Amino acid sequence: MIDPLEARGPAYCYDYPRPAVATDVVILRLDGGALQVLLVRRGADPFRGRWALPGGFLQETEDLDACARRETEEETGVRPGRILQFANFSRPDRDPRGRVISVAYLALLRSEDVRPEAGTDADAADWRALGDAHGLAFDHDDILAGALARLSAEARADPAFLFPLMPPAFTLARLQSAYELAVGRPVDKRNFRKLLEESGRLRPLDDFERGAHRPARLFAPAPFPASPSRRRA
Amino acid sequence: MIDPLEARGPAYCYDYPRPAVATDVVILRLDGGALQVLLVRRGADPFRGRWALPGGFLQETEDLDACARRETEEETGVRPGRILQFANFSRPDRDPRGRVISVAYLALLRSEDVRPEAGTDADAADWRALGDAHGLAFDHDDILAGALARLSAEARADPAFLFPLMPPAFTLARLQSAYELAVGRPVDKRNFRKLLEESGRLRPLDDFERGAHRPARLFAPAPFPASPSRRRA
DNA sequence: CGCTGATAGTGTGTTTGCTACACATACAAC
DNA sequence: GTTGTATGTGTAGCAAACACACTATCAGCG
Repeated sequence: MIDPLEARGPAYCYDYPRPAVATDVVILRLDGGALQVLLVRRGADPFRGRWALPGGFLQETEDLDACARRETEEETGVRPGRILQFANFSRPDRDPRGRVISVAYLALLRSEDVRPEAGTDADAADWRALGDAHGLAFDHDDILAGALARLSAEARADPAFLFPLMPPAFTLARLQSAYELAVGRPVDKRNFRKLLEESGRLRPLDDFERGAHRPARLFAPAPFPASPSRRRA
Repeated sequence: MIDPLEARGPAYCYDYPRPAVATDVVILRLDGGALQVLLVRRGADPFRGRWALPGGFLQETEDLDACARRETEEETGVRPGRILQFANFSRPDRDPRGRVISVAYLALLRSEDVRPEAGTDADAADWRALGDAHGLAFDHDDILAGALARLSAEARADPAFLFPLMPPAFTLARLQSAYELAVGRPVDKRNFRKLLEESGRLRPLDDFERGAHRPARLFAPAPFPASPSRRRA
């Protein structure tokens, strides 16, 4: 991670002070029925040894989306499908080193794709259950809270938002479980099933997942969302 | 408006290049049954003579919201009630002078409050009907389009979002007209009335607006939104 | 003073979507 | 074959959204 605040190199001079601009990414995955967030442990002051969201500074040739994508890929080895810019954090004192504007992103990944310990140039990186992700560096507690609120809103508006958390083929039970985690309340199995089937965003496969129970049909995301699920014409 | 890209003064130096950070504000008002946006004509290159959204660079001691508020007040003389940050614009080439990240805001004002020609340090400033606001400088056409999309979404979710456009006392017909402009489609008078009455966000006054027709009751925003209008518990 | 034009204001029936709810099925393990 | 476990399925009740038509009240004018 390039750090414009501390590194040494050629000087870039301007007539007025400029803030540094960074993206911080809330990278979520689903692991064993719980949502996890990727955190990195800071190897330098301030907040040395504290956990923080992965993030980095905007480079000259990329826009904010590209910056967030790059950070996500550097930390996980996975190129995220869709990322969502959800808020800016700009309190003048939010970074003790100086003025840093943070653009916050949300990214969802499939656990299966993540290569563990991929490219972490921080002190350490680890997946942490959401319940244990408190006391983060800077204002990252706020950023995480904002991300979860946004995740919940997006999932409520369209459960297909959670597809990136799913493996290529998944059962409705798995998707429902993710939905309940995101939204924070249980939902009725039949209603959920009906909702998804009618949305046309699921393609039923001829394959089944088998266990000590009746086999569960596998589904994949529909190639083209059939009906744009008219929500108020 | 302070312009870090062109002004002369003391130099601020950093080890890595930093973008300038600005806010651009889409300031809307309601005039004679149409929505208008405040535009300023640029007095300097690039885009000299072209119309653009008002905006300005983030200062050291303010956060982004404060910056957008300050810009709005400087341009209109009115302190906006609520402003809404709705997107970032960060294409590396969006400003020919250099790297500028723009944080876009939406602000709604009452026409009655706006002092015409207040504090315009641009070449000229004017209110323009939305239909005539094309061909703006930079990527401001995109910013404006994003603002209108957001306005529509917010108004659909809660018509009270439009209260800042209204005078202190207004008729339901006026509010409905604003709603239809924001959402872009006509709505049924009775349904709209019922929706607003049940929302508890309107306080009926004992005053009436009179014209060549039956007097229309005036309403004011309710001091405390009665029922938080439960939208999905 | 009465007529006209114009907008305000009101209630109901229909439809649609959302919620809640219980049991038979199919397989694996023993 | 018996048991355990998660899958898969339909319907009825309720609330919100929608469509629809008439009467009321005032200003202006003849």
